[in-house]
Amino acid sequence: MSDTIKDLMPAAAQTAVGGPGAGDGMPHKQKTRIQITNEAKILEAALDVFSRDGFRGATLDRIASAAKMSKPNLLYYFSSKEDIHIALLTKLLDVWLAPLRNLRADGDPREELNLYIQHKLQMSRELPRESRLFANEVLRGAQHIGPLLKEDLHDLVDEKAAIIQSWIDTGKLAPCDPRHVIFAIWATTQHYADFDAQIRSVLRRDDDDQSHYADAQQLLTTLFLGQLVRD
Amino acid sequence: MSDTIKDLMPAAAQTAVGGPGAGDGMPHKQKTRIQITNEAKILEAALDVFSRDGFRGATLDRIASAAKMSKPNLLYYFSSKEDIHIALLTKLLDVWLAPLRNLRADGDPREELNLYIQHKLQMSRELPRESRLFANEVLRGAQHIGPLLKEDLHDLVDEKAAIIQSWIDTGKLAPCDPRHVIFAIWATTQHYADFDAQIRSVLRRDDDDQSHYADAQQLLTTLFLGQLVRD
DNA sequence: TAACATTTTTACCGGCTGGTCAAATATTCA
DNA sequence: TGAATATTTGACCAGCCGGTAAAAATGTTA
Repeated sequence: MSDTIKDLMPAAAQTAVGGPGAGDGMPHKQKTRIQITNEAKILEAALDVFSRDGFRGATLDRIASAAKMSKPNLLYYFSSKEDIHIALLTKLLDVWLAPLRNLRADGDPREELNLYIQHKLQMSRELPRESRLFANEVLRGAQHIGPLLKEDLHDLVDEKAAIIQSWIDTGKLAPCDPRHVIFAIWATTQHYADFDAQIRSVLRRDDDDQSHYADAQQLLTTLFLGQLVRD
Repeated sequence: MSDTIKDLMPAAAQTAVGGPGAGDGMPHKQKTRIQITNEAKILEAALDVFSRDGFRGATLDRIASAAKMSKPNLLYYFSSKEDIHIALLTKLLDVWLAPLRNLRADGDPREELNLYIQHKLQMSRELPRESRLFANEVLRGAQHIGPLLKEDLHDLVDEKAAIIQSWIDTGKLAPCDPRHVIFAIWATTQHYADFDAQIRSVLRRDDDDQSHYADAQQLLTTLFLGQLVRD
């Protein structure tokens, strides 16, 4: 499998924001070089702040400071705090769901599930801020990406649950609820990013020590492939 | 098993806060009836607000309003926002860990693990605010309960992991890392409270529909007892 | 270089933030 | 009862919040 999770990422989706002075219905012009780099700087800073403090806890001053710009300058590129949050979530949702999109109906169930779990765990390790960004948003009741979850995510899970169901129907997998299998994989893998502080407390691991990920990998493989898959 | 999760709860721990005018080192006096009821009202309101908005996103005005008191009145009982948060977390940590404390070394591994999973899932269903309170706190890096996690939680997990290890050593359980088994149970069960909005979006369930908990229960039993436990 | 568009900054706003203070009120108990 | 104590309130504060307006600075292009 790939050494870095970046290889998995789809081309970044266009943000929902127009150009500077956004919010209007203008047909957006070509983006300037400055615009591109500054919007990226802002979203990177916003990822830091939103993932740590949540939407309500985050402040524009903090984001601006992290992006090394003045607050009004920041608001020149995004018309509100909400805009930044939504742009960030929308952009990263594709990245976040890429591993599930990769699940192939024609693959070997054991290999496909194992690959999915590995990719999800790798993302927790390499993109913990993204994981916490979504965790914060969903904890709040998904006020900003509710519609996306109800449409895009719902459809994706439906599609992939059907694949798992077909494996069950052909006797390759033990009977179980495919959607809840997906939930369980999400829960266990993202747990290592979202509850990192707790895990480090229990295991007495330093902040930069990631050696427990190997044990996690092994346990999850045992758990999901041991019982579910029939050889 | 019990019909309500309340049966499981330990006697509420004394909060770390002294009396009104807290913060000083005074040997705290007997609590008034008014004190007891008002502190309870405040903690109940704070649970609502902190679990929805996180520590930084929550405001004293909101908590006061939810508790139907004036803000200065609230600050008569707790000397700061941080105090309320810490008192709440400290009080609820015992409740939250009760199911794990119940894990008996001398019980049947299958029954013990199944009971633990059932209790944790029941708590997600019946005490989702408490689950989200802790999720929010740990997401932030456990800034307020870090020490408790590093001591109390660490010791508890050590103790219970040893029980699971003994089951492995006597061949009753498949070899696996006991701590990560506990993590996996935490992750999968609490997921149903913390990521409720996502699950409802994917399953298209109404806010008051809890029918998916039965499917969750079944999947988790299959997952954890099917492979791990040896009959 | 001059005209134009883009970007950045300075100064500012009303409302909310956590928290204080002293006075007013309610409760307890000798 | 009345004195002592416990509780509640209203007025207030400095600083932060999201966001605006307009001018200044910078970049682009003919």
